[in-house]
Amino acid sequence: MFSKSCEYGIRATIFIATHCCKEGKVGLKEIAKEIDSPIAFTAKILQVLVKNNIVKSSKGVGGGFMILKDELKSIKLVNIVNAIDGDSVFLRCGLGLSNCSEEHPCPVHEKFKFVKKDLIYMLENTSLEELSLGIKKGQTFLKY
Amino acid sequence: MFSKSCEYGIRATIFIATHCCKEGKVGLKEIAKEIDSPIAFTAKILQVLVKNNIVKSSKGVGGGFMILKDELKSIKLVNIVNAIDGDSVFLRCGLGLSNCSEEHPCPVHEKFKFVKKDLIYMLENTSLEELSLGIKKGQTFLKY
DNA sequence: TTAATAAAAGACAATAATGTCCTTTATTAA
DNA sequence: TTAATAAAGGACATTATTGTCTTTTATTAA
Repeated sequence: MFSKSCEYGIRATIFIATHCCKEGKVGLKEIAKEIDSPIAFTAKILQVLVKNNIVKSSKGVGGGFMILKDELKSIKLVNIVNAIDGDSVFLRCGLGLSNCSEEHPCPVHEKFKFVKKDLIYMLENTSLEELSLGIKKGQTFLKY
Repeated sequence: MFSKSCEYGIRATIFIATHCCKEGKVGLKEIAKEIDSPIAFTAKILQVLVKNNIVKSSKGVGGGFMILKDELKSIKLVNIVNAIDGDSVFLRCGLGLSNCSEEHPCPVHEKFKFVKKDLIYMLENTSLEELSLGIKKGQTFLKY
């Protein structure tokens, strides 16, 4: 469904969100440890998230990554996926046709439409806030 | 969503299905041309479909690929996807956790459950017969 | 039996995704 | 101002996916 980069990216973002505000910044090492991801690769992905203004970062002593508290509600899964994998997941034709459309549909166009709609709805309506809440409550997990 | 192999595989299977029975076998060259796919790569994918008993093949003069008419109804999209990409599309955790489950769910487990269910339902209930019918009627397309 | 045909099979090539390592830049505290 | 810290950036390595090419095997028709 998503690329590995995107999976790590989502997990990293959720972890950073759980540390939001009270504990301040989180370092790369801790993030990679807590989401069980390759540290250098995770760094690359975080750079993308920072460039897309989803995560804030600061260098130097006491630096690290954070997400503004008042953005937890407004940041949706779709924003993270879009930043890392682009919009091809939603827009791409299920059978890889380059010009698949209502006027020139592939054989599964109509069938996929509904699945895609569900996926997009879910991604657009799932906020970082609710995802991080599950982690904080110990109901959901970011590794293994 | 699916790998390129799987996209070509589905398109090839549908095309072969449209030639089912009356016109007999279809050759590799024609298949690749009609679904606009790299010919040698398509050959490899067809081998997988043949091994999985989705497509029948025969060598030599007048040989080619075909699908038995009485199997058009029973072959579902899920069979093709499974043969080429395996079942990871449906079973894999959305965030890549190796042991994601109801007891140990990732943060999007519950959210993905419904999307996946929709996808699986669609794949399990879409037959080659109905997909090839759209092509025969000129309502759907296999390339561009 | 031989020649032509077409898929099967295996080896190889190109590209993209994933992952690592090292250097640079910015920040903080001493 | 210097040393320590931590992210940013660039170059490189590994692996998986996609794609090509050549040889082999099976089938048919002459």
